Order: sequence, then C-alpha cells, then structure tokens
Amino acid sequence: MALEHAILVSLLERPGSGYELARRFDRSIGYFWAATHQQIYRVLKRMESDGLIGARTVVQQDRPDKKEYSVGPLGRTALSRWLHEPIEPESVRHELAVKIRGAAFDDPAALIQEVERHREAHADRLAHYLAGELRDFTGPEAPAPLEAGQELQHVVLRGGIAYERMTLAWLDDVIATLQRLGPERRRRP
Amino acid sequence: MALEHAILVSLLERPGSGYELARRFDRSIGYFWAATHQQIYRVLKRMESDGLIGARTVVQQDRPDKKEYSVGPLGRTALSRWLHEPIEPESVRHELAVKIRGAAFDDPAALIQEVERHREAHADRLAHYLAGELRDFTGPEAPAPLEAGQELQHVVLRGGIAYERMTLAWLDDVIATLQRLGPERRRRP
DNA sequence: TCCTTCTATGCAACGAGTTGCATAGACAAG
DNA sequence: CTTGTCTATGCAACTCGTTGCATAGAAGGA
Repeated sequence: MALEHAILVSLLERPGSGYELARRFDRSIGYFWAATHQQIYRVLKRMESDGLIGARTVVQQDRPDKKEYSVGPLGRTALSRWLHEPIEPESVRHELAVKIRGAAFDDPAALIQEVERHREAHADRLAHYLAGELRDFTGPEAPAPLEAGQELQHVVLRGGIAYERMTLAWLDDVIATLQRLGPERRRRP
Repeated sequence: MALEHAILVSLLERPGSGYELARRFDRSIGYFWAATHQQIYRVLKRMESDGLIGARTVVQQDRPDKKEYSVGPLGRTALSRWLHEPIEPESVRHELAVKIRGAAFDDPAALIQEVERHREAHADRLAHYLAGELRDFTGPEAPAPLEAGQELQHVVLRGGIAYERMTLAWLDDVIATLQRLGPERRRRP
C-alpha cells in the first residue's frame, strides 16, 4: 500500500494533521500520488493503531482542535523496509487515450474541445510547477546549498515539469490529428 | 467505469473473446489502460447481461471453445454518450517518485539500482513501441493511406513513445542526482 | 515421463478508492 | 441575515482492482 508510504514521507518532511495532509495531497506530494481526505483519515487511523505514527492533540484558537501526527521509530523502519523492496514499473491509466481511440467510432472533431480543455489544465499545472520551482529551488529566495531532501524534491518536481511539457506537445499533436480527420472521414462500419 | 469503455473500443476495433482481450490489454490497448483477465471476464459478463455486447460460442479444434463478444447497438450508444461527456484530467500515481522523496530519510545511493531497473523496463517499452510503430504505421509494410481509426491509434502510440522518452531522460536525471548525494549526505534528523 | 507453457474461463476473498453525507464553529460577502 | 467558504474530523455504502486458486486439454522440451 503506497498511500501509507506517501504519508510516512510527508510526515517525515513535516508533521501535520489529517486535514493538513489532505491539502498537501492537493498540492506538492499529490502531484504524483493523489488521495482524498477520507482515504487519508482512514489510513492515518490504521497507522496509529499499528504504532507507525503517534498523535498529539493541538488546541487551537478560533478554529477546531487538530490531531498532529508524527512518525515514530516503527514507521521509520517500515519506510526503510519498503524503500529497499523492488516495485513494479507503473502501469498507466490514461482515460483520454481510450477516448481518442474511441473517436474513430464517433465524430473525431467533436473530441477537439475536450482535448483543448485537458490542454489548458496541463498548461495550468505546468505554470504552477514552474512557479513552485522558482520559489523553492531555483529563485533568489531559495536556500543556496540545497540539502539532500530538497535536491530529491526538486528532481521529482523536474519530473512533473517534464511530464507536463511532454503532455502539452502531445495534446497539440492530438488536436492537429483530430482536425485533419473531419466529420466527413467518420467511420461507420 | 473506463474499463467498460476501453473494452467497447477494443471490441469495436475487432471482436474477440475474454482471453483475447486480456492479451490485447497486455499489449496495444493496455499501454494506456491496464487490466487483468479476472477484471475483464467479470466486466464482460456484466456488459453482456446489460445488453451492451453480444456473445457467440466459437467451437475450436485442438483448443478450448471460446465465447466471442461483439458490440451491439446499445454498446455503441453507450460509448457515444461517454465520448461526449467531459472527463477529469488524469491524476497521476507515481510510486517511484514517492520512493525518491523518501530516500532523503534513508540511503539515497541504495535507490540507484532500483531506478536503473525501472530505466531498463522503460527502455524496453520504448523499443517495443517503436517496433510497433514501424510495423503498423511508418514502415513499408504499413497501409499507405491510413484510415481514421489507424491515424488515431498512431497518435496514441506517439503519446506512449513521447512518454517513454521523457521518462528515460528523467530517470537519468534521477540517477545523476542520487549519485551526487552519497550515503555521506544521508539525513538523520 | 514429467514439467512447463498456451489457450480458455471462472470463483472467492480481500484491499483500495470513490461518493455521498454529517457535524460544527468562525468568518466574509452579498 | 443568509449563504458560502474554511478548518477539522469522520461514517457508510459502494465500486473497482488485486491476489490466489481451480479446471482442463494440447503441445513441446528436458
């Protein structure tokens, strides 16, 4: 179960509550491992009862109290063990690609709008990543000699940036292809 | 449920049995939508009882009989409806990226082997895609004017090729980064 | 001859992920 | 003054995906 390990990594980078983790999974760590708050709360509860993490209640003014989790020795060991186990190369799940192949049995041109919507979403993500890179790693505000953890966060972010750039170029290719095939070349077997 | 739609697309491209579909999901269509045979059999059964697809038993010599499925009018309508619905841009699940960030709390150098293993797997996939592209789309054996369905299969395959190339370059970046951080820069908070 | 691989289909149990809903106080905008 | 958003946590039901196992005949290699 990789969510467990993603949570361990995130809590080692900085302790936090379920709610805070959920927001991190909407940003930073969620760029390559998505999770909803329900999933996170459920797994946190199990991890606490397994002794991987510990919780302390933080009383707050003007907002509800929270339970701040941090990683215990058992959690550290569990993460270490997982890091030394081999994992399978990812199997991709790309719904849009299914749609593109399916468009052969419908109207290819009708898919252009949808692909453009995706293109915009990826352009936004790329802009977001680039802003984060400048803020945390390459800009004047960033700490000059990065420590190991930051170097590793940076290389992961570079992966996200490369992915978004590649995807944008590909979506342009898709749009051009869909435009070349008009509704007139629609296949009706 | 996108597996259902992936199956509809695959069966429209060519009717086939559950077993044949499972093999297609190990190749071609599985490059962007993975599925095991158990999943496929279960969904085929439901799709048949929902009337989306029809089955006929094909008696075979020297091997077990098979049930060949093909898409009915209801299935075609269902696919069409889905094609016109918007979908969310994919949320990524990249386990290796979690490991890379986690390496900050262990030995970064110990991860190099694992990353190299992934690199090889991606290099193999790229070679496989390129061979398929040559065979089906760009080589001398390929049909000269491609029809719409083939153009669309080709653009999806180009996406796979771009993805693998990008991933290879990124994994090289990751390996170089892990090498720069030795075990001596291990972080022990 | 035995062992493995290929074709072909399927059940059962479990683990992971999604969707909808509920609570509850603070604050801001209309 | 009501509606909506933000912080904060959680249950219940459901769907989806994974793992292990089972059957069974044919073909091919050790």
